[in-house]
Amino acid sequence: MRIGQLAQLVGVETQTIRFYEQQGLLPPPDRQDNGYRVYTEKHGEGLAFIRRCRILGLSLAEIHELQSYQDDPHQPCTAVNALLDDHISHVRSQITALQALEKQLVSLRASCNDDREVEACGVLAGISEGNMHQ
Amino acid sequence: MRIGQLAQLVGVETQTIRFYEQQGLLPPPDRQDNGYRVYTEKHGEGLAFIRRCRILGLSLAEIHELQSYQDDPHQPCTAVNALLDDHISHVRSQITALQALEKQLVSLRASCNDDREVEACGVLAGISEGNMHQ
DNA sequence: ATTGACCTTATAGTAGCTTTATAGTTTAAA
DNA sequence: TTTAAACTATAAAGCTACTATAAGGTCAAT
Repeated sequence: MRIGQLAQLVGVETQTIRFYEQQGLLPPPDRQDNGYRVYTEKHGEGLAFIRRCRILGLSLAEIHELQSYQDDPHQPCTAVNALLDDHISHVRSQITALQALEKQLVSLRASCNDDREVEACGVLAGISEGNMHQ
Repeated sequence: MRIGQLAQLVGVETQTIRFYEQQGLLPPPDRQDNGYRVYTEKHGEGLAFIRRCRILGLSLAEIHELQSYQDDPHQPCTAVNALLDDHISHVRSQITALQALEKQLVSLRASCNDDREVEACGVLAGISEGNMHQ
């Protein structure tokens, strides 16, 4: 299987595959005589794993960590769960921060209707004067 | 006022100030004979405005846009409000996406306790098999 | 023989800074 | 007065996770 087919199969661009290889997330595949990369099903699984992790918001470094656990399957999986717990709490704090931000933005927006000149705009005034009550 | 004092006043690093200048967000200040930048209160206000916008999650491009409105204070402020409305809806969709993600992560986490070997880890299995029901 | 689709590498660009390197200036202590 | 700490300057690289571009080699079909 060549890089284009693999890319289509998993739904990524070929450059992304080369990028993952370069980053050490995908093992370097064999090459044909002409230099073309040749992939196996294992590569497909590996790539799909990476993509699912990315969809879950894991960083490449975290994926690397998970892979190192996969390579040593008889450890306890405490570290895997800890990684996920960390990630969950990270996502939760992002949500909290964004909700606070939304409140702030909405109240800022409420300070102006659309019928003013920029000079008298409540939104700009609000930002300029720092009416942002944290 | 030199760059270090301004930085301390507003709570940013000196490099950040130079960066904003380079990006055209802060007007280039006068220089002393030795080349040191000399800032006025206006610069302080401008920098504080930028920082408050950043805290509100606005991009440098959006800040630039707001500044262009400030420079022409007799337009109607419709565009300012529109920019903010866009940003609010952007933040809201981020929140929605993160909440969906959190649900997914929590259910993945629930598929494993900590007393297994990596080989049998429900979390890794869940990702590997793509039990991610969108 | 040439077109088109595919493959290769290397390099730069994206956002918003932060870090590093290298060097000149000011200020305070020894 | 010397010297060292603290400040300033510029330029360039690093960060994340790709995406895009350039310049070229390979292959099948026409």
